[in-house]
Amino acid sequence: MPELPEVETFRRNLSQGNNGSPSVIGKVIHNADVLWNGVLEMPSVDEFLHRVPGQTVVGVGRRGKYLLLHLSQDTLILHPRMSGEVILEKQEKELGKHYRLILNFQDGTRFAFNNVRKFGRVWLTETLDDVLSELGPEPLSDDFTPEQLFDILQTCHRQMKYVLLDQHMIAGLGNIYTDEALYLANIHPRTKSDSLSFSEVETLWKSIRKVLNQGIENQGTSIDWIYKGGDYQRLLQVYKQDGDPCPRCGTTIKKTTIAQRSTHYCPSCQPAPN
DNA sequence: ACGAGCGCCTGTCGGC
DNA sequence: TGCCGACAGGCGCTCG
Repeated sequence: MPELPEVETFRRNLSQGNNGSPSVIGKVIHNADVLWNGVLEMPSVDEFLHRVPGQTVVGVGRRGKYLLLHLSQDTLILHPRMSGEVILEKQEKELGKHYRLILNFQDGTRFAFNNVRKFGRVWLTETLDDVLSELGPEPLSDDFTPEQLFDILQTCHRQMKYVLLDQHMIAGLGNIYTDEALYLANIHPRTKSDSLSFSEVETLWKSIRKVLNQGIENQGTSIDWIYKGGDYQRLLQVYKQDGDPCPRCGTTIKKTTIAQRSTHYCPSCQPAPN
């Protein structure tokens, strides 16, 4: 599930609270539970359980698809991968079947990491670089410019679908927003990255920011049972729209496989490279 | 350097 | 109705 807009939605809900649920900021951790040991990348479960009690949540951040729970001493870094979500609720609620890690706060609420498939991971560290140093630039930051994107695309000779999914190149795009951004920019997903002109890259830069911003405005995309609460699925132009007419030209949207991922595009608006 | 294949997991959906 | 395979928002690894 979660790509940048969904993780940003988690971040905002935790940070600002949402429909009745309060902000997590200021809460003091009473204790923690690791319900499936594989979820914790670092440190050891024992050390984790000893280190978090007493720490206060001082902020909630995001880097790419990683959610950052800033504590008074450490940062809890969480990657939801395909099916993870975070929940803030009262401790008297029954534990979810797929909860992998929880933080119990002194005020009777808890933070839960729910993860149906066990792909998601959690780190606790004082040094964010331990986990995040290899990530590419943050696509919505002011520092991210068309020039920078152009430079990144020039460093390799790979198909655009691969490049946009590669978190070392740009952090935060997943399968849905990659297809949508390439469609908006009229770029075929097999186009080689270093073959794009600067003006094509400029259009792509705008497209990436547009789909991510629209995704955030709509609280992400809900296309199946895993993630609910988003509305962006109503605005999807190509993702899962194969067989339907292209909103721009009426050509039938096609589906293929690139980078072992389902890939959707308009064969007419996004002409195949030579 | 690039990309295919696979493994990690659990649940849902469609076809038979 | 039930079984079985395909598929799913991600990513790291090996191999050619």
